[in-house]
Amino acid sequence: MPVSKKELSECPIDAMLSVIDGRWKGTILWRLSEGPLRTSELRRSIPGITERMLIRHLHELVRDGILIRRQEATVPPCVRYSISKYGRTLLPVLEVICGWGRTHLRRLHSMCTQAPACR
Amino acid sequence: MPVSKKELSECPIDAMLSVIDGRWKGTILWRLSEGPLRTSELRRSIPGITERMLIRHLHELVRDGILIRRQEATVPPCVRYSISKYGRTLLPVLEVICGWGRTHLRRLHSMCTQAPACR
DNA sequence: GTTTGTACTGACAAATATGTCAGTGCCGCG
DNA sequence: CGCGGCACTGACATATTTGTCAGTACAAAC
Repeated sequence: MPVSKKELSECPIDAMLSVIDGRWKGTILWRLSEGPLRTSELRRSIPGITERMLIRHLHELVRDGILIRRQEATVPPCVRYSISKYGRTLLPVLEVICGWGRTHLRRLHSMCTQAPACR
Repeated sequence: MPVSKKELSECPIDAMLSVIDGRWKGTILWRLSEGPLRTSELRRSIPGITERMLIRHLHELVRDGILIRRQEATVPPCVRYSISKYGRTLLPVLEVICGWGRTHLRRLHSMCTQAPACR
């Protein structure tokens, strides 16, 4: 019986990953950790992302309580995303993940230089 | 141009997630963190997993240097997986992830009890 | 002698994630 | 007027992940 990881799992690790997981979510949070940004500012600051996926991910993060979406009632619309108070509790975790990721990348690279057959 | 997250990204967060990510990897590491297990022992200890996916994930984790695969030259075969020294550096990170995941689950549950409309 | 268990593989199907493309209403710019 | 920017949506195509099913060799249990 295929059960998507996205459906509420009781495993805390899966619960956390379901929030973080998504092709661009890490990058989005990284950008927003330095301050609020408009949708279009985010899009321009993340090369390769499509508007579709950006908005999808943003809305998921809002739904999960990580981001706050503030819309000014102007025309044309101006929407600004920022990290919520709750979302900020996520940042130290990202730091830890990032730290391990960095050593992992170093390890990968050093294996590449050691073994010429790599690739 | 669609680039899989699995292809080496230079982002450390993605690098770490590419190791952890997989429907069952969290659970597998959790089980193995308590000691080495045979393939079939793992399968039986993780309800719902298929042999196919278990072996796929195990081999990926071995490839990434997280697990060690030891095979005794007997018939029938006896293969035992254990967490490598390098893999052990991952465990504290998992703890942190797990910790946040736990509070996240609590948050979700409390929102359920507060809002009767939930579900 | 048929079944069971072991660790695994390959062909294939289903589910999910991501991407492409067009279109929305309104404004300011030239 | 025609165009681009804004924040988004819906239909659809592709990519990736996960699952199903059958099959491998050999030994021990029944």
